Amino acid sequence: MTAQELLRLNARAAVLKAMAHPTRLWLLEQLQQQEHCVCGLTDGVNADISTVSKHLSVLKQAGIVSSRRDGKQIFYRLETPCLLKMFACVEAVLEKNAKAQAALLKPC
Amino acid sequence: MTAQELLRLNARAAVLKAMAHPTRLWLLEQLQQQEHCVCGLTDGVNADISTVSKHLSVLKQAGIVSSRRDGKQIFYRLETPCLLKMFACVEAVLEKNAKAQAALLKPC
DNA sequence: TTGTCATTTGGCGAAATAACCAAGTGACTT
DNA sequence: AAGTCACTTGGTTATTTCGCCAAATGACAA
Repeated sequence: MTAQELLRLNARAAVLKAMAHPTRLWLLEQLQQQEHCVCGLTDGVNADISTVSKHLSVLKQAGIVSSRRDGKQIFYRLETPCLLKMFACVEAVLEKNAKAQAALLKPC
Repeated sequence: MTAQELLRLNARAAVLKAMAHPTRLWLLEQLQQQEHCVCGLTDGVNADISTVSKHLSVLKQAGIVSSRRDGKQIFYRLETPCLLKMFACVEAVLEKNAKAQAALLKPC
């Protein structure tokens, strides 16, 4: 792996890493249809608002979402909606895993 | 977020998490065309063979790759090649980020 | 300007991740 | 059966991540 490759793969890994958390995936799903303020998002998550804010800033840092202020509130929106479409294949992995599980259980 | 949703999102996050490391992305790219033994993969990575073995086991645990023994060697192969196609959109994020960077630098 | 609401930031402890080395396992060779 | 090769596993240490609480910030309201 060359230094240049490492740079490229690091950048990719950073995007995946930013998404690789259940709360952040949930936030992204909420943002899929429309923008939301932090308070609106916090209601659905079982976590402190500061925790949600930090998750959002992770997503923002990665360039996946952006934010705008409107009065006291800050609205977040999805910058690259196609990211959520890639789950078709993630689901394929999960289905395969589920089948493998089932196969292991069958003989018992 | 319901308990059931959490379960689903945890499963998705686990797949992303398994991929979210530069070395593991590199390994996946190597496996894209054909299977490889651990030794073959280790040559290209600047890391101990035990480190590479552990990375491969992370990918295997997630159901992304599988392995088979052939004599002394163990060959790994990609189980779900479509995973690598989803980078089209990851790249879209990265390009956007690069443009944003450029825009920030311009006024200086 | 004082207060309040919405959000971010800093700091802390607990838990997870990552890398190396060393020791263990499994299969072929002699 | 003893040795060697290919790989995995266990142990240690350093770093990162995660969640909460408390304190700081920014914008509007009184």
